[in-house]
Amino acid sequence: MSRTTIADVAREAGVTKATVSHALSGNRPTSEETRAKVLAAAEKLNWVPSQSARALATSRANTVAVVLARDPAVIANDSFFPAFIAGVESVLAETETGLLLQVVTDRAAEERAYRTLSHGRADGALLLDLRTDDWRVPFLDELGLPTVLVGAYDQPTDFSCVRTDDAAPVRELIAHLRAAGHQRIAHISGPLAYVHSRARADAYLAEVGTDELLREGDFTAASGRDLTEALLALPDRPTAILYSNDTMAIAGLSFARSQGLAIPRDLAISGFDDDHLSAHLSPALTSVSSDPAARGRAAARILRDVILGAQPRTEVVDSNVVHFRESTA
Amino acid sequence: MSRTTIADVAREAGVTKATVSHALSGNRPTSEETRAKVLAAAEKLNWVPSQSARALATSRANTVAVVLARDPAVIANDSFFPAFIAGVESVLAETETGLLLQVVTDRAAEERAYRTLSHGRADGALLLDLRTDDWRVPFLDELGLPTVLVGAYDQPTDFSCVRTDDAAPVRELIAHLRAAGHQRIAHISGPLAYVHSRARADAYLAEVGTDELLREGDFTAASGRDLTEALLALPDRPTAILYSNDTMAIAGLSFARSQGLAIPRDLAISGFDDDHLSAHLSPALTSVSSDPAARGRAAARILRDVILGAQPRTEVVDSNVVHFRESTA
DNA sequence: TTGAAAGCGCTAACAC
DNA sequence: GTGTTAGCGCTTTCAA
Repeated sequence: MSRTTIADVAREAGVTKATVSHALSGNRPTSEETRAKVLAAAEKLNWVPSQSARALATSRANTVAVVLARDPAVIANDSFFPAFIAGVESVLAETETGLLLQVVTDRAAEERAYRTLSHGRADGALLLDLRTDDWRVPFLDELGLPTVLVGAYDQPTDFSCVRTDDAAPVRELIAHLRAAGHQRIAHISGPLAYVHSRARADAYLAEVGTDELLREGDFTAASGRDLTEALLALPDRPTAILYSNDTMAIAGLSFARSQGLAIPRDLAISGFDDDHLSAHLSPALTSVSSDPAARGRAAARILRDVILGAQPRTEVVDSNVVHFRESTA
Repeated sequence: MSRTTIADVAREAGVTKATVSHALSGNRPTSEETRAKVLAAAEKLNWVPSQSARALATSRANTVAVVLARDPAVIANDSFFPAFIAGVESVLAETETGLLLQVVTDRAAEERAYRTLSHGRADGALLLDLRTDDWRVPFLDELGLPTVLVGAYDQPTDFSCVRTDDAAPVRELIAHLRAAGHQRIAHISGPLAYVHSRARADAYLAEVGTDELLREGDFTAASGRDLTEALLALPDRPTAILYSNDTMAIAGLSFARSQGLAIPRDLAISGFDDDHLSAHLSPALTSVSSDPAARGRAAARILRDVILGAQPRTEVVDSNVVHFRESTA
């Protein structure tokens, strides 16, 4: 830890701390001359203002947080998250705002984490993995921590949202499969407690009219495999399966092949989220790319504005694009 | 932001701020009775100590940082990073330490980021993607910021390291391929400026004895494809290719197939890093899993200890395991 | 246009 | 075992 403080810079420049502070922030008019002196002194001493001191004085941490209530192991297999974070960072970098990542494993820890955040550790938060009737939304509302919800939320809320239309690509996929002659189309969803899983499953149900071929997975390869096995064992088995992510789709595809089915001739398969490897598989996997980076950028921009005092707002990032590839050809 | 401060708690409990502070930290003996009063008051008021005030007073931020000097887009396609972060978090969570993620795009920003970190924003840093003769190592040394290098470093250093043996799996792969009769084994590396790419390429060279079939890629699918194309166009083309990551391997595999080659009959292929989808491809991709989460845990533990005053130390996480799958069968 | 001084909320000597 | 009192390094009134 370097010991250089604003006082050293002030001394070096022959002014007071206040002048240094203002010269750098531009918060009050400063003569060009002293400004130059201050900059030179700061440069010479390699001074960088202490974030903690600044945070205490301004009650702004220059940090936003993402709290993940997932098992750390699950994060590792998720193609959405890293791209999303990359998008967030690209906006935060503009203002030297840090991104605090906190992984919690139980509700008590999560509540405490949010409380700590709102007490000077962060200026705002991004909420992912929204669940139906999510307790975190009213909780954060009470804490008064600026927040942006990423993904649709099923209750009325005053918070900002970054939403996408998950129903449209599902409809598009089903229409495509029907045009190709498929009658029995199944869906393996993610956990239906998640709003986005629910939205996809609902779109499927609205289109297909029955939950006979709907199965609830948990986004893991294991569940993709097992549920595919169950569906294929049905007397009147589906000829196409829509999965709610690529991991489950690949696992399902592998299993189907191991049973001697040809893809897509005997079974058409589609994923969701468009993992970066999916286009390179053989057969290439049909999937829905959702441009997580764009959603990250939008969320970060909204949060930045809200922290600065703007009104909450909702943006629809309509970046969902169905990539039709060999697995449904 | 709630306005409750330690003073409110002290008043509520009928003691002074110091007592509250000590009762909670246990930094000095406190009678069971006052301790209970303090806890009750804190609980009642939902008080959480302000991180920024605490950070300023103790010059400890309770935060460690990872600075990524990569293009945000590259982060999105990396299977190592999220798993590594998950491992780091699992250790940090034990002590309510935050993880600050900072993505920078040029050297000036990176220097400034590290300077800011060492001035109260973080207590330590994790260094990834080490390059040959990396300028960051002496720089951080000068800043005096506790640091753990993740991956081998080619210069002598006083910093802690978490290393793995990347050479062994390369040797193992080559031995396996030779036993299967392969004579012309190629290697498509990552950028050789990275120490880990270099280590893999060196192991390859030591084993094969010539760089005739060594090509330097950049870990992207595009480079995997292009370099594979170039290798296959050779008069005496390789019959096996070792790639330095799975993304390049999959892209190469797809390209080879599109040229009518059967995998592994006409061309054996191996990746590196074992992406979670690789086992599910068809043919399943031979790869080297390196247990990034274990490396993250080790790095976080060492960093925590060093911050607390322990001597720097180096740990070898020998988690590299070659998974022989169909693509080299 | 600049200086002086108060204070952000906490911790840590130092007294008692 | 507990209270008193300085700061930590910055920002920001308030004067000059």
